[in-house]
Amino acid sequence: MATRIALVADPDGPGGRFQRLADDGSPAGPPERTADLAASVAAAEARERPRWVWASTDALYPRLLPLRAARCHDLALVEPLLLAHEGHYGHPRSLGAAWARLHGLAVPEDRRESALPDDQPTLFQPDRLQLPAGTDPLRAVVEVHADQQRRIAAAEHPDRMRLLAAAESAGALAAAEMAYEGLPWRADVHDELLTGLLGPRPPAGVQPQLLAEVAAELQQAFGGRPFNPDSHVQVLRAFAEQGFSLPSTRSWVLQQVDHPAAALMLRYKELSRIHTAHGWAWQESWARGGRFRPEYVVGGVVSGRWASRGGGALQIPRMLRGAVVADPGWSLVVADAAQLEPRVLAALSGDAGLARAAAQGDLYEALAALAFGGDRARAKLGMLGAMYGQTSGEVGPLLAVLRRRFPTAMAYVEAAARTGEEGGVVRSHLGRTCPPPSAGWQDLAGAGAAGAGAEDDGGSDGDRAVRAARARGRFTRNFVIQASAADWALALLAALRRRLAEIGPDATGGRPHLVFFQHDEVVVHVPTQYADAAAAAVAEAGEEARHLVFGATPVRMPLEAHVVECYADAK
DNA sequence: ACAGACCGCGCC
DNA sequence: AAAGGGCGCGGTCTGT
Repeated sequence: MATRIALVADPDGPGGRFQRLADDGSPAGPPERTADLAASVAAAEARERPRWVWASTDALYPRLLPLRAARCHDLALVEPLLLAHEGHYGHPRSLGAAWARLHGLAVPEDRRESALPDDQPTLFQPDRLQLPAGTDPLRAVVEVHADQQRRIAAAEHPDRMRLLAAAESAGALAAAEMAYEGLPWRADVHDELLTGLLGPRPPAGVQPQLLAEVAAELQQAFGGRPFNPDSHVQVLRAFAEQGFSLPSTRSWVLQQVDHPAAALMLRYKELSRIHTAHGWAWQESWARGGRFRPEYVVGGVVSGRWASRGGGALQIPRMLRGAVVADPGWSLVVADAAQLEPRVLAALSGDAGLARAAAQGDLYEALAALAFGGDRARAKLGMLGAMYGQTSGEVGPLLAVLRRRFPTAMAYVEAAARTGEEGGVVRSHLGRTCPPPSAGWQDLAGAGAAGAGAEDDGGSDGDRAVRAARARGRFTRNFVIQASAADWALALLAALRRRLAEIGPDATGGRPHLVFFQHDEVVVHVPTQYADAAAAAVAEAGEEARHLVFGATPVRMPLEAHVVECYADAK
């Protein structure tokens, strides 16, 4: 067990205070003061690699970077994990809120975002502990931490909750480090890609040439009247005038329309999307100085997946991945966990047949061989339907096959769905708990159970109650898988950043570091001489995460690492 | 003028 | 019989 050290930064100035803690969180020394927080942290890292206990990694760690902390306990991230596990939901995350709850005081409102000026990323805002005036922040950190340690020990599976808290906290370290490093982004390559698609860069606010041309052709195809292709209403009306009554302007709908305007519309949407979401304006805002610097929001999704704020970090179009190029003398290691979610289901449920398929490199191929006459496409469609709760169309019969051949796995997801339909909560393997149903959902469920029959165009209350129940069932069905996959991914990140820290440095001080993380995929930027070592570290970290999270399971969760110069070359 | 709902699409 | 999970973002549209 690592030493624990509680740490608070002075609100202004480079100093701070700290206190050594025993593993249960009780003080193991007196409160101490340092005039140079970073120097004290660096010294302690070199000496003993403690687990830093602090209010919020977001608030404190950026001021320490590029200094690396090996591990931490993030009180603001652990608190909601524990609260949700204990049956509470929707509480503020600040240290102040946790401290107030602990002392039976009124919980302060969470005003993390609202009061901030918008010219600076939230990440670099000073700490907002939101403690009552006069409260000693170090004492609050120590007390809230001790309380959290007690609650972790009281969890349904204390070891798993301890791992979850550590992994979530390690994720926060990795997120701050990735924001600091940035993803290598070649503006010149991005420009070339945009110019090829849209024409030369126009002045701000002017439609690119090729986009304007497609818009003009569209207008011609619809008879020449002024027409805004960005307006769904106008697009639907234009198609109606040509004799096509469309349910929506979705691309799969347009693909089936036999009219010259349909192809133009699809082309327009594609170009417009690139221009508005990842065009020159995006580059100006998010990818300056050769780096794309997104803000990750650790735990931003209830399932434990990360979200991002600004820049669309988790939606970089494949079309633009050519702009992600390693620095000269450096490489990228790109690795993703293939078919992670069905593998996670196999591990969670302990289904022997599915585990047999998941012991293979291509799970769907193996599944097809076991149950679908070798038809990989149908095996995949059925598996996805089982995990998402889809049953329409051709999926129904596939589910019947899965139920017959993999009864334990199917019973697992169906039990999760039933729990959700009945208003219950489910947990990930490590104990992350899904939110309870909303008040509106419960009202609807009550009305549905009462059999009241007020009709409107949404059907009777009973119909709506059934639809809402099914929707929640699909959510909890998917939650157990998605959230357990997120458990694994966090453990992977934690293991990987620890292993990467042991590689290098090269003659210029270069070391590998994580630069991108997207649910089940990581990108490492690494001096080329260490690329193979980093690729090996990725594979080993995947194995470590599998053992940590799922214990002894025959299910493989392979991470295939590609050493490339350019992200686009990884697949 | 602004806020929030809705749409449709990018990613997993 | 039918029933598709999770996000962020920028666009229009609607209500105030």
